[in-house]
Amino acid sequence: MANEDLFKKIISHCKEYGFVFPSSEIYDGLGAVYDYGQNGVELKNNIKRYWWDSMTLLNDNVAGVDAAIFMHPTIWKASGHVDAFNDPLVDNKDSKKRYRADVLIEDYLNALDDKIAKEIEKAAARYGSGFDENMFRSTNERVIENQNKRNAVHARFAEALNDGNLEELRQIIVDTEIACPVSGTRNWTEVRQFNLMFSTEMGSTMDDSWKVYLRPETAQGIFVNFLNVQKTGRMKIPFGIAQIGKAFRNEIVARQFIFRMREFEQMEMQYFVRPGDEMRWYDTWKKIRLNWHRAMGLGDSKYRYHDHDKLAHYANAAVDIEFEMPFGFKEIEGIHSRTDFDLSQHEKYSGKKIQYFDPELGQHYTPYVIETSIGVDRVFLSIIAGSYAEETLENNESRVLLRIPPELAPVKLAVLPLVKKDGLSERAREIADMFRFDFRCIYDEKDSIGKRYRRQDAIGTPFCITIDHETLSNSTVTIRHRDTMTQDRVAIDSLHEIISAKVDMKNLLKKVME
RNA sequence: GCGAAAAUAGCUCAGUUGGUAGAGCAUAACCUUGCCAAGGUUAGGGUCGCGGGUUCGAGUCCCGUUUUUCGCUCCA
Repeated sequence: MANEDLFKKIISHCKEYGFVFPSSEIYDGLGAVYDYGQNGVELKNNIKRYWWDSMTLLNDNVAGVDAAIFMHPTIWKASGHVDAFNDPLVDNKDSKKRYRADVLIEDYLNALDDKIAKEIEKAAARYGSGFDENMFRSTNERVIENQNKRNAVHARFAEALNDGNLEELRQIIVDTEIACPVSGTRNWTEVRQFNLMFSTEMGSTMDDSWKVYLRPETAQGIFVNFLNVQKTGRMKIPFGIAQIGKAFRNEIVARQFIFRMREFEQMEMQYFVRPGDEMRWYDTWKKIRLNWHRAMGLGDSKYRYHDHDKLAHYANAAVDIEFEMPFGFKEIEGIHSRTDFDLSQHEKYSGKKIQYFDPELGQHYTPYVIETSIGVDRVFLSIIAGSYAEETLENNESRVLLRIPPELAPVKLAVLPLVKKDGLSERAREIADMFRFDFRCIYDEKDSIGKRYRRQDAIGTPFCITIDHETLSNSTVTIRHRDTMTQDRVAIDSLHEIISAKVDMKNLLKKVME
């Protein structure tokens, strides 16, 4: 099966079986925004539970928070998002360096000014005390030429900035033959306005309101609460703070289904360590996080590390965990050594001291941070893609199934009466009721038994139990296993134990610790 | 952002030189069968993505637009 076909099938499957719907579909949809359906939300909640427990149960020293989406606007200045996301940027294709287009042009103008100034200086030295600068400016050919050039470019530049005309900015760069300081070439991309943060107004009247952003990442909610959690939780370094929540980015190109959405959900854990210890913890978390993914059993070879060559401004080491999606290996989690960048920035911008007193060392310091940052939606997609299978059976018929890890499956159990008559329906409903408080359980009596099995396969239900005539006489049922399609006859009394053993989140958590 | 392709029922798709919309599967009801999607009868469901234009008449031709997929580009 071609990968492109596979991806399309997965998207269709997600819609047909209530996992993911396009947002606002009856109004033609909203670009790169999706809703989770009745089965999708269960899977997503289970993923979040798995992550949350792996952080807060497996580690005594990791505490959770749930920070608000709205945050003080200065936070995004401190984090670097306002500067990085709001300027007209242009890349040099050869050096791969990114520049602010306006700064490049300003530098060019300044260079011309310097040239003119030097010319004047030289002349002044030559002429001595009788030198008339204005006279010189209006008569010297080279100075006139440079000045005209400068004024012309300046006028165009001012107008382009005023109009927000990005094409004109690029044209100025091309016309003035500005070269990249690193590569020395003039191989520029288009100029783009990076305005990746969504904003809205806080305050009910125009006069009072100010611009606030929807957070573009959840991490800052952890950093600004560092002291709160550390003090009230009496946390000692090293310790971590975990958070799950929505974040928003106004992506220029948002594509590939739920892989890159404008509204998405992150699971982040910031681990605070002694300066100098960061690489040790970086390596530790790198291993733990890969284990977490592999524990789901989708296949170890589908995961790999990808080291960053180019580091972001806050990091001194960074690695992605990539998953083999139908469209290639793609990042689903990032592990970053963020140094003390974030806490230092907040100390600087807030004016509050953000330090930790280490009783063992007897000194204050700004902790270093190891971050693990994972996209819920990307894990969701990795599980769907990794568990989707089309099988040809012995009788040459085919079935589509999701081999979702039982611990994460949206529905754990289907209870199916073999036929509707002879009291089997009633008995089946009684049995389904037995599990009301324990598992998500579906009762289905519609259509042939085979068809009902296939329906459950399609949403990844690990177990189907079938009530037949024998059940009425000896209180046994058959339990059918999704992946193998094999069946065992077991006592009704033993069902709870059998199913619990397979769907218990502990199974996954234990593997993470191995 | 550029280029290409696509959009008709919940899903997959047909729809002839332009003449008032079809199939299979799915869904619902009843009957029948009863362990791996395939029996019978019936029903619901579409102003053909949206908006213009050409035409006596547009699912079909033209323009615009939205959404999706792919390739570049991008993803501090």
